[in-house]
Amino acid sequence: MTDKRRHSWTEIRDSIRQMILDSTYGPGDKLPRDEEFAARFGCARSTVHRAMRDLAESGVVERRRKGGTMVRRDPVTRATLNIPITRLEVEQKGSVYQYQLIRQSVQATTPAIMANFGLPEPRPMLRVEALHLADSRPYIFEDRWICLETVPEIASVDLTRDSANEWLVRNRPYSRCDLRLYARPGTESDSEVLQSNAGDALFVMERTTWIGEEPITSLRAVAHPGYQLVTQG
Amino acid sequence: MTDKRRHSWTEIRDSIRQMILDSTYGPGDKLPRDEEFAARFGCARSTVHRAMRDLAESGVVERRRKGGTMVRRDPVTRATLNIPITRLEVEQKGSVYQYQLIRQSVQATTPAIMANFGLPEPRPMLRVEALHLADSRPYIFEDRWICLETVPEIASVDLTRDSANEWLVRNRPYSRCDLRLYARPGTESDSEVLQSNAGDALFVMERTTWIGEEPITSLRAVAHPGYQLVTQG
DNA sequence: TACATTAATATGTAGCTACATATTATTGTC
DNA sequence: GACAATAATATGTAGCTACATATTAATGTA
Repeated sequence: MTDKRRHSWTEIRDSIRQMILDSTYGPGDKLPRDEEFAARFGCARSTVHRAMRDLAESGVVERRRKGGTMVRRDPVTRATLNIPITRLEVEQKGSVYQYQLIRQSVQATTPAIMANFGLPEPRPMLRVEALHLADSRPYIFEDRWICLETVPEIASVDLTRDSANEWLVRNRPYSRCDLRLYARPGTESDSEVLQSNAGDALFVMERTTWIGEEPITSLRAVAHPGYQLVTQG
Repeated sequence: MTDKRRHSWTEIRDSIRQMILDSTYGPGDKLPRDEEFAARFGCARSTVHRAMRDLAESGVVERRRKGGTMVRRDPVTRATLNIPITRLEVEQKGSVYQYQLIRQSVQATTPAIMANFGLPEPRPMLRVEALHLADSRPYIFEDRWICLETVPEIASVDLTRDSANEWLVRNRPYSRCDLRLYARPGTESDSEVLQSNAGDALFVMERTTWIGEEPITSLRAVAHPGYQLVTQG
């Protein structure tokens, strides 16, 4: 079985995946250990390790030290969402991007925002309501809360010119990001801002980010009717 | 600067990320090459390489052979969606899962489905409409097309008992998956199946998968009003 | 038998070398 | 100067060794 030519880890990965596919190893089965596979394929253990790590990342197998590698019983569809800065999203569609600050004020967090962050106590935050436009038409309306303790510099940013979206993404990396996607019927106030009709179904993205344990920002972005979030992979 | 103790690649990654964060290297800047960093940190190039690969995967930097490593100008928010089998999703919420086959027939692909797959010609596919229930209430309605040429075995599966969702995920790994998420107002026929009201906003997930170049399945899953798709990372 | 201690084991990581590959920079030729 | 051939260079990958770490299995003792 051993083969003299060099094997790439993608080849090894595909071979193992194929064996899982054709039921050589079924859901819940324990796979041979890396060394065993390495001997069989005639490659180094590190190459098998790499292949296995990829399979584990994509949700095909599960690995545990000493426990070995198992074919997952409940395969998962894993897709990576790429959420760019809204300006770039608009520009990549070939549209002209505009931005409007609607409201801005310092407020204590509401219970809903505290829940998003998992905060036990209210905190003073900067609340920013703003509209992103594509070709002069409303694109996404965002209602954002920014933690003034974690991001004090935001107070000195001119948010009539630069969007908080862009400033934060460029200046404040995060270590954790929670996402929540859902559909919501358009309300009266939506109609005003998004020029939508009362019956429209609106796509909503809620995003909350932290740096370590410290809250950065929590926002609800409501997209214009017809908006679609697309991934390929 | 070199340090005798062993450095983990996560440490190196975090150090480099921190330098990007505190503007030692700004957006668009070229980072030192891996060897240079290795010398500075007193670790092996492979360790820096691992750290860099992780930063590249998470969208912080961009790497090109010979071109070196650059801090991305347009940082992206990357989130991994975990889409489990619907049965498991329901059961993990502590609800009782049920499944109902509504309709099943062999049809030629409509232009919309052909577009999803990127097919130039119509193909015969198995169209399956089915309902997933949680605690006897409609949860997700799926309208699915399955390519009979790629997955002929599906013809002999009893879809009144097993959902196509589960059978396919368990038996047909895919190599490519396109996703499309959007909101849509509930229609008349939605109301019947999902017990929704006419004005409801419905969350829709469209998923198309291939194995190599061959189409496997394309489906539109319409969730009950109030459904939310959540990720943590 | 019950429970703590120890050994065994499979994966995870760090470090090294060597070579592959893609891309840029340089050089040579007309 | 234009363009092709060649060299230089930074990242990507494969293979090796050694050790770390987590977890299970085996063992010993009360």
